[in-house]
Amino acid sequence: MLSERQKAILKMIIEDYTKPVGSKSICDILGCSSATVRHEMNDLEELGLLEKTHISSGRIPSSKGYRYYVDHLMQPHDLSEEALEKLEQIFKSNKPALTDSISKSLELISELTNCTIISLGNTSHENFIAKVEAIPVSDTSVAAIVVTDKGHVENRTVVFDEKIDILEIKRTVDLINKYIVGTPLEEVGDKLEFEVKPIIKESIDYQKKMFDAFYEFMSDVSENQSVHMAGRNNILKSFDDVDKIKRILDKFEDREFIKNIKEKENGINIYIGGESEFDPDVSIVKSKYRTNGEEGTIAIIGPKRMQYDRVASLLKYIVDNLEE
Amino acid sequence: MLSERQKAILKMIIEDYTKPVGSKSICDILGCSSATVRHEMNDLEELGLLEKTHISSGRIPSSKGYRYYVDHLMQPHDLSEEALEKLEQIFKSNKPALTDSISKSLELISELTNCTIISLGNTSHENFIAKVEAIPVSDTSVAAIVVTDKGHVENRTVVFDEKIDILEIKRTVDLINKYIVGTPLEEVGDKLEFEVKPIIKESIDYQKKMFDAFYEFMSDVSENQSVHMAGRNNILKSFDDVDKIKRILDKFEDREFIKNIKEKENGINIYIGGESEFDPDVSIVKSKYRTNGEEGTIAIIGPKRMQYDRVASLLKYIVDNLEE
DNA sequence: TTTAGCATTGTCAAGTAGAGAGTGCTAAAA
DNA sequence: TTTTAGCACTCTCTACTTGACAATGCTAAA
Repeated sequence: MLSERQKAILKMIIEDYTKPVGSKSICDILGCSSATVRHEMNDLEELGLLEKTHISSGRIPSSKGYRYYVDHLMQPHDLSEEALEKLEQIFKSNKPALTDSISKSLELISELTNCTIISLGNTSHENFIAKVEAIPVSDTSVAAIVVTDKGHVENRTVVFDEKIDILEIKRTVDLINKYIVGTPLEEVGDKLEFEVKPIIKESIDYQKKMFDAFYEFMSDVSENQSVHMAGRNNILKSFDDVDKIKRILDKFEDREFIKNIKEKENGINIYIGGESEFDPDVSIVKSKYRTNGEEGTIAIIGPKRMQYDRVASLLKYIVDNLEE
Repeated sequence: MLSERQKAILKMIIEDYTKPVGSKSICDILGCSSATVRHEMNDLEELGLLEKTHISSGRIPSSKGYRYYVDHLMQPHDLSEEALEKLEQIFKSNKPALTDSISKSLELISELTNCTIISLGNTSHENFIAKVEAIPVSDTSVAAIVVTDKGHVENRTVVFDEKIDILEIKRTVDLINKYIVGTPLEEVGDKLEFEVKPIIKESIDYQKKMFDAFYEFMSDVSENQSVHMAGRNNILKSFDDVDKIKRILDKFEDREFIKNIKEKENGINIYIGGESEFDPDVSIVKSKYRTNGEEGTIAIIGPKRMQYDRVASLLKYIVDNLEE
């Protein structure tokens, strides 16, 4: 258990830290001598909460120190006037489309925090098929379109080996529509597999091929994850090692990696340094959100030395407003 | 007019240049003494084709030197076996969708050249409206969808102030469809303005509002420019000044700037350093392409010291294949 | 026109010195 | 027992120096 003074010292070091913090800079504020602070710092270091870069440097917080701070010391941080105003502008304007709110908020958070923001949205949640359509594009291809009742539209050009028959296409699409309009996106795969396929089976080979193409497309749609990113280049403000920057930027392009950002738990979750398997000097503050029509994760990615209190409060505000 | 030897020296310096090139490294190949080469280099420097980083350093090519090289010395560069193979894989496979070919080629060029590739595509070229559709999403909004005969699909959620009437929506959409199916994308604006609007004018106020919303959406679609980018992070391989990198990466995010990449002239065009108003150390090799269904520009962006011959040949190959 | 020789000029890497910041330890004071 | 003052010590950072090296320009001879 840390003493109140130890807590105060840890808090000050973390909130002040741009370069290593020495005992002198703290003792004035605490009203005791630098030697006393040095003692306390020594204790904190033995507990693994602080670190030194070399034997005679000031202290910097360790990952464990940040962890302690985030778990016990951090207090909600009031949003600045300016931030609040801009946020309200986004959310209070007359009912914007959801994706608009999201991308605008991301842009804003990235400016306010100098971090990179990634949002992963999954449309399948509470979306029902409103319509499927196919429009011939050439002799051998059609544009396939799926619309959900929440207004999400997905399309793909489906290419066939042989020449297509417009009437057959129409028949297949009508059939699919008949069975799956109103189906939740998550269940489309099953429904096509177990209810529509048996019917198709008895019809001609050609129609079956078409069905397969649509089936593949629809399955992709129901698994579809939209990715937004804002402030990608803010990483350059936080680090000055080009190699490190490159490594991190490359991860932003890596689909597999991005997918794994998806958050399981509820509420604000904070991953410090190595905890996020991202980079030892990078932290992630993320949260799940859930609206009718979409469910997803927003992740704020920045240097380990970030203003956790501010970032967390900001994210909470966004998620709360998104959810209503 | 440059002597053959001067040309040879300039060519060697440009094609060898990773760090400043000294006279000694060249004289062996040319079969004359280093002093002779120094004389020639001095002349080339007086012509403004070479530069020195300081008084006793080797020479590096100036922008003017690169210009001369590109205009007079450069020869088409055969593509490597490996590159050709991969390119053929992209283009010879059974009729992929155009956007697929483009994004795959971009990815490949960025790998082969270590440059950043941006493509600006404009769908409006030779695309005709195949269908317009509107699907109610909530009490006050509809998802509007436009499909062209070449398979491009665009959609937007249109939000109204008042509660919508599904039947009225349907009537408006039917009307729009009746008049503009088959219209080239470029002419949609005019057609709506001069042929459809007069009819609407006599109908109820409500329908007019709806028309306006669609009108705006359709105009946006016809001006729509798709942007693809690949190898964005390759910039980090070419420079090591974080500030410079940041400046360039920020430009990649700047919509206005990206739009201006659009190429007017035909064929391969090369902009060296400052010529591209991008950055004094950045060059751009770009070309227009034109297919049925889309017309656009592909730009290869890299350091001034790039392999112009290789990059230009590669781009030519891509554009030629895209156009057939 | 070309070459050899040489002084000159600048970069780069390694090493040195001094200032500064911060620590740990010890012994004295509260 | 806790806090403080004092001091030696350690390490970084910056500026400066030094020597090796690379390339140059110039001059005079081939």
